[in-house]
Amino acid sequence: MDNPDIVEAPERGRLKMADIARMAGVSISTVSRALAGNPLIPKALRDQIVEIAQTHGYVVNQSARNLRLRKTDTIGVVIPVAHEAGQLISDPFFLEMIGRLADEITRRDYSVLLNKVVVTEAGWLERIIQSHRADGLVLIGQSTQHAALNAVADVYKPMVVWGARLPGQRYCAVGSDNVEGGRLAVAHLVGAGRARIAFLGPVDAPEAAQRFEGYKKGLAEAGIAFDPALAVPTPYTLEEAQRTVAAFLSAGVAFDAVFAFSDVVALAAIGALTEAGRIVPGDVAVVGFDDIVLARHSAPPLTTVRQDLAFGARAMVDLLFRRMAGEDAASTLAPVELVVRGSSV
Amino acid sequence: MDNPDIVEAPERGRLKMADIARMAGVSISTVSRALAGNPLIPKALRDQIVEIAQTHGYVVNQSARNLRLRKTDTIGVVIPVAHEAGQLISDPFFLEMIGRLADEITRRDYSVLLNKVVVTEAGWLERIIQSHRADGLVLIGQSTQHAALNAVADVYKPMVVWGARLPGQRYCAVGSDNVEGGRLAVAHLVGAGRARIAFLGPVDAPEAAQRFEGYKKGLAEAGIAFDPALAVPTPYTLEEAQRTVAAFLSAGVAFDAVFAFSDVVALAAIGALTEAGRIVPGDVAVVGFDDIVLARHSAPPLTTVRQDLAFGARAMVDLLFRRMAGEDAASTLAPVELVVRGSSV
DNA sequence: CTGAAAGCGCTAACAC
DNA sequence: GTGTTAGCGCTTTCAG
Repeated sequence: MDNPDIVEAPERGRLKMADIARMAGVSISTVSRALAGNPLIPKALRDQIVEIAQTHGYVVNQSARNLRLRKTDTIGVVIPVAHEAGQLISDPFFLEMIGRLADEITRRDYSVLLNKVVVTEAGWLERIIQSHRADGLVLIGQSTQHAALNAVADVYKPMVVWGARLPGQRYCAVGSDNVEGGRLAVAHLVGAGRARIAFLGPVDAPEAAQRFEGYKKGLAEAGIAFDPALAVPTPYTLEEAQRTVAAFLSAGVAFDAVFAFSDVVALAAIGALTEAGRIVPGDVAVVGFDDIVLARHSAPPLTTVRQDLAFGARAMVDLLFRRMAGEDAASTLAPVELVVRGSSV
Repeated sequence: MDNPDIVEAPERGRLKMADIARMAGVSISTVSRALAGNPLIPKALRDQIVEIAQTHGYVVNQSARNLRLRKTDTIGVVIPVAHEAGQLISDPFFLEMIGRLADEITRRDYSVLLNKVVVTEAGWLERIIQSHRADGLVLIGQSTQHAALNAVADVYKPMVVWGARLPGQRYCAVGSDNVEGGRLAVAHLVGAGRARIAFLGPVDAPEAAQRFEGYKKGLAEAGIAFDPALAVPTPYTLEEAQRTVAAFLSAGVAFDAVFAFSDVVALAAIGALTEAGRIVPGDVAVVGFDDIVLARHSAPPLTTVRQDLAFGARAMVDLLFRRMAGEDAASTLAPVELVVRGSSV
C-alpha cells in the first residue's frame, strides 16, 4: 500500500520539508541539512535532494525558518512621515535613497521591508523593533524624533539613521555636513555678487536647522547682516512650497538670491519666480541642496549642494551590518560638494 | 516565593506572550485574545492586558504569528532586472511606481517587501512564491518573462503584473494602452509638421514593442512610409541611451522628430541632440512616454504620453486584494493621454 | 468567559 | 552520517 510512485506532491503548492523527505526516502533533518548545503551530507545525496526539491518547486518556508532561527534576513527601511497617514512617498530624494538602499541591501542577499510610519504616535519605533520582522533598521531621516531615537538606541543596536549629527546623540547616524553645505551655497552666491539672499525651507527638522545655520554662517563670513525677513519657512512638497514662495513674493520683500533647503524647494522657488515674471538667474540666483537627478535636468539646471547618496546608502548599510555583527560602529559625516549649474550664474 | 513584584521583564527586549500572561495573571490564550481585541474577553480585562503589554513595550512576534496563521500581511513588490545583478534601481519610472505602490499597500495596513530579482535564472518566480514571505505579489514590468508568468498564473492567483496586454495572457496585468500612446505621439508630431520621425527605444520587452507598433500605426495613418533606418534600438538607462543616440546622430541619418519609448530615453535624446548642436524642438521635436516628474521640469519641458501611475498603482493593488480574497479579478487597461509641452512645439 | 493542548514548518542539539 | 526530538512564539479549537 506504500507505492512510492503515488507519494508525490500533495495539495499542489504547499509542499513542506516532510514531503521532500518522503520522496527522497530520508528524514526531515537530512533534507534540512542538504538544502542548507551542509557538508555532513554526502555530496551525491545532497545533490539528489536538491534536485527533488527543485523539480517539485519546493522552497523552504521562510516564516518557519525565521521563527526557528530568530532572524529574518531582512532589513527594515523606515520612512518617517511627520503628519497624517495621507502623506505620499513622492519626494524624489526619498525615492532615490530608497533605490540606493535597496541596491546595497540586496547586494548582501538581504530583503528590504519598506515601512512608512506616522511618527506622531508614541512607541512607533519600539513597535517596529519588537515585531521582529527585520534584523536591522535603516531610518531615512530623523524627522523630529531625536529623543525617541536616543531612547531606543541604548537597548537596540542594529539601527542606523540618515540625518543630522546632533549633540548628545546616542544613535548611529549618517548624514551630510549640512552646516558646511549651507555655508558653501551662500559663499557661492556672494561670490556671484548677490547680497540679499533668502533662505527657504522647513525649520522643524534638524537637517533644515543645520542648513539654516550654515546659511547664517555664510552671511556672517561675508559681512552681511542676517535679515529675518529673508528667512521663509516652507513645507517639503513642491506644490505646497511653491504656494508659500508665491505668497512671499507678493509680500514685496526685495532679494536677489535664494538658498533653498532642498532641490525640491529650489524647484518650487524657480516655478514661483518664473510665474511672477522674475528671471532665474538674472533677477534671482537659486541654489538648492541634495543634487537629485532632477537638478541636472531642470530649466535652468540647478546649482546645488551635492549629497552623495550612493556613498550615504553604502555607509549606512555597512554600518548597519557591522552593528548587526555586534560591533559598535560609530556615526559618519558625508562630505558635501557645491555643483555649479545655470540657476546661479 | 512567588512575589509578583519580581515577575517583571526578563532578558530585556525579548518579551513573549507568556511573560505578559504571567504579569497579568492570566493564560497565554487570554493575552492573545485580548491583544487581538477579541470581545470574548471583558473590556476591562482586555484594556488591562493591553496596558501591561504597552508599558513593557511588548509587541506580538510576527514571525510566530505568520507561521501560525500562514499569512504575513505583506505584499511583495518585485522589480525584475533583466541582466546581471549589478543593475541599480535608479530608473525614475520604477522609483515613482514603487512609491505609489507603497502608498497604496500601506494604506491597507500591509507591509511592502521589495524584491529585486534577476530573471535570467529559471524558477525565480516560484522561488519567491514558495518562500511564503508575502501574501501577494506585484511585479513591476513583465520584462521578457511572459511565458514564465503564464505558467505560474495557473496555480498562483494573488499576483498582478504591470505591463502590456498580450494575446494568450493568463496572468492579471495592468498597463497602459501602449499602442494608442505611440499612435498619439506620432499623430501629434505629424500635426506639428514633422515627417521624418525616429523611434528610440528597446525592442525586447512587450511594452516597447507595442509602443513601436503604435508608432508605425501613426505613420501609416499619416500616409508616411516606415523607414527602418529611423528605428533605433536603445538601452533603458539615460547614460547608455545617450551614447546610443549620439552614435546614431553621427551616422548622419536625416530626421526632424523623435518618439522615445520612455521619458528617460527622451531626455537622453535631448542630451545627445543638444550636445551635437541641434535645437529642440527647432531642429528636432521630441516626445517621450511616462510623464515622470522630471518631464515637467526638464529643459525644454518634455511633451510626453502620460501614464497615470496613481491610477495604475491603485488598480494593481485593488485587483491584488480582490484576488487574495479569492475573486478572479481580470486585467485592466489604463488610459493614456498626450501632454504637450515645449519639446515638441 | 478562560485555559490546556495541538500544531504552523523548520533547525539543531543530541543520540545512535 | 542520519534520525529523533525539542522547541522557536503564536492562534485556536476544544473542554470546562
